Amino acid sequence: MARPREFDIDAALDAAMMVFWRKGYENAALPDLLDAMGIARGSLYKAFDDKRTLYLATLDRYEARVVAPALDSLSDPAEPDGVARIQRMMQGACAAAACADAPPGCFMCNAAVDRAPADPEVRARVDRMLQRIEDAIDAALAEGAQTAGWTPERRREAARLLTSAYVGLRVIARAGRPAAMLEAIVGAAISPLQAPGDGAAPPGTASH
Amino acid sequence: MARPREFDIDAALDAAMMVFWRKGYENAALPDLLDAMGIARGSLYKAFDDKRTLYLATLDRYEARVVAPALDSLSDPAEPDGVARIQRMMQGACAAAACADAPPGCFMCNAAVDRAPADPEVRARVDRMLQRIEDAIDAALAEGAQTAGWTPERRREAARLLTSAYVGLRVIARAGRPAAMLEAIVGAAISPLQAPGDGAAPPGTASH
DNA sequence: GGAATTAGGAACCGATCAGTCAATAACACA
DNA sequence: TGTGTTATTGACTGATCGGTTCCTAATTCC
Repeated sequence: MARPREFDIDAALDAAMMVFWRKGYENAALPDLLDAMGIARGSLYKAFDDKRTLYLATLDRYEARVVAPALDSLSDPAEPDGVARIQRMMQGACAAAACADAPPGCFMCNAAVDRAPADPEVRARVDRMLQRIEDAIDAALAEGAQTAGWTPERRREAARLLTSAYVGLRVIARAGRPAAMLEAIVGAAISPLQAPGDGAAPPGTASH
Repeated sequence: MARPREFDIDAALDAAMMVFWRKGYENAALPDLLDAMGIARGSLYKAFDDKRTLYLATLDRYEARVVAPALDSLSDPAEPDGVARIQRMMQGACAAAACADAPPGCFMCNAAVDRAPADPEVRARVDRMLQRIEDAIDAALAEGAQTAGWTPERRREAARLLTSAYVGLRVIARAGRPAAMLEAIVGAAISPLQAPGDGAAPPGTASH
């Protein structure tokens, strides 16, 4: 063997992920990445091949460190109602938008807009993550107090709508819209999945 | 007076919009823009001030030429059911995704991800467009066969969810997901707004 | 301890970036 | 027809881009 690597490759990947997440691919310059990662140019090209490969690695890390835990929480047995778990996940996105030091929006959604049209490997990763989200929401709906009896087709359709609303929520959050707007989206997305008659309408209102 | 402008400034703006829409702000290089616009570098800087100003102008043009007509169709009196008008607009987004020569996704959604976090003037334009969409959907819901009786609060909440689903739809479309996925999103977004008992479930299914 | 191997770092590379400028061309007006 | 004004053009600028190279430092294996 030979000289060991001095920096923590996972920590460097996390730092690079934050830069790409905040600034996008093209607007993240090498000096930005190097400053955040705390390493020099040569070390970056030794450890990762080039900027694009680093970007793909940060996308994988986002899937493993951000998306996967969120999906795990969608199957958390501590909360028996699957719809409540979906609600909790979407409220987490609202809370993340209010956290000033976290990058705004969702890295996967950014990648979908920014790089997926031009880079098939980015697209494959985005597709996979979207599919995982949809599948996890579908599974949670199967354990929802009011939705468990739905047909698989109806659940699948609802899961796709919820996935889309989730992506829209995070894009709208990145555009800086107020938290009340985001929470209203979550409320409107969740209430039709709760008590069939009353959940669809906000408290104290009638449907006609 | 003096020598008149040789190119059509609106046509040039349309061409620039297509480039920014397809490639994003940073990835749209001056030569790309100049080729598409059919003018030389100096002419661009005479007519518009710089790249950023041109970008803002293309965003304004997108609002006037793409968003505004879509919103007009949301109040089209030829279709009496407001929910059907919403459905038609969302299906238009699916159709746009299938059209190979149109840029993928929605320019405003791209701008929300790409430039809004870093440029307050972009953010202001995105916010304004999102608000206009939400307002137009709200107004259409007020004329929906099944939704007209809803309280204003419930309509507003539903309008926010539909706006979010619409943004998500266009981001997902940009990521290249199949048309069937997009149409399922539209179906799931619209059916709860139609006949209260049957529209929420796909045909031939029961809710329990 | 010497040889082999790999990490670290900074100077360096050609390419390309957004933006400028001076020369030229085309018009309006007198 | 001359004159003033503005559009057009393409060469040019300094800065910055992603990526390479080469030398030194640090470690393991023998």
